[in-house]
Amino acid sequence: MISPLVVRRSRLDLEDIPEYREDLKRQHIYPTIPEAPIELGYNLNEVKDLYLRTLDLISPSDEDKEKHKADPAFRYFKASRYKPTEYIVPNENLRKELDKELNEKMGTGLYMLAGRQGVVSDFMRRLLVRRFESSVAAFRESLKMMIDSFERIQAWIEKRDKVPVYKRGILPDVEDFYETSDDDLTEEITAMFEKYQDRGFFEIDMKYIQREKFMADIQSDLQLLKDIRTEWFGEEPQIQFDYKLDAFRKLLKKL
DNA sequence: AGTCGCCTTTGGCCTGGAAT
DNA sequence: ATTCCAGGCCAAAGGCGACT
Repeated sequence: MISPLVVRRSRLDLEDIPEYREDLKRQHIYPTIPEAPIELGYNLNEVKDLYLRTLDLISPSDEDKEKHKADPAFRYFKASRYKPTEYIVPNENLRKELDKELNEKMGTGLYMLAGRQGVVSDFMRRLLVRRFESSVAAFRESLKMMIDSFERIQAWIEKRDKVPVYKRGILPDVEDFYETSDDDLTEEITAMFEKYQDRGFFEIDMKYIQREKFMADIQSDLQLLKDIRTEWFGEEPQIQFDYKLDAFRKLLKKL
């Protein structure tokens, strides 16, 4: 209904809509339409093995996962921190109880939340892969961010015996929230708490979670991220510079 | 049967309001 | 009048429930 009234001036519109096309022609104005991007290659040199190994860890193929399903030594990044609802206890009564609580507090049932968190966890894993393939510097940033995030959630669970679920932003430090003695919450902290609750913050009690399995997976993910960080950026980092960046810089200079 | 909002991170961009 | 900053929007994928 509104499309004839909307003024759109994207380059494609300028070509496709006769009024714009003819008007521009009349004025001898020719929009610049960029060419399709050109794919460039670069050599990973001695980093190739480390690169492929890292990729296998953060993004194993489905065949690999299936093949090593029974092998407890097979390591890969599960992004477990983002899907606590995958670790809900099999007890039907407790599940119903949690489902009811979530519906009342958040307006979102357990199964809805579990579906979402599964997607989010997978998405986070893919984001890490994308950052990895983007540049060495980007990968280092995101590794640090993710390690911090895993450590914050670990500390939270240990202190509160509850899993925090917080959308929209970085999870606050648990010490900032609950360190005050004798429950004498200052006004500042109360205000902060309300702000987070308004943005959808809530906690899932650990009695609903298969504690050992969940904590073990979080620890395993965390250690895996740290091992990758040590290999790439540790005391004796295998990576001295960014071959991708280097290749691109050379090309720019040549041009 | 089809559409839409939710939810995650990143970085560019924009806005409104406060500080200089 | 200018600068600064916090906060919000947007895209990417996709399972699920609510709604039409």
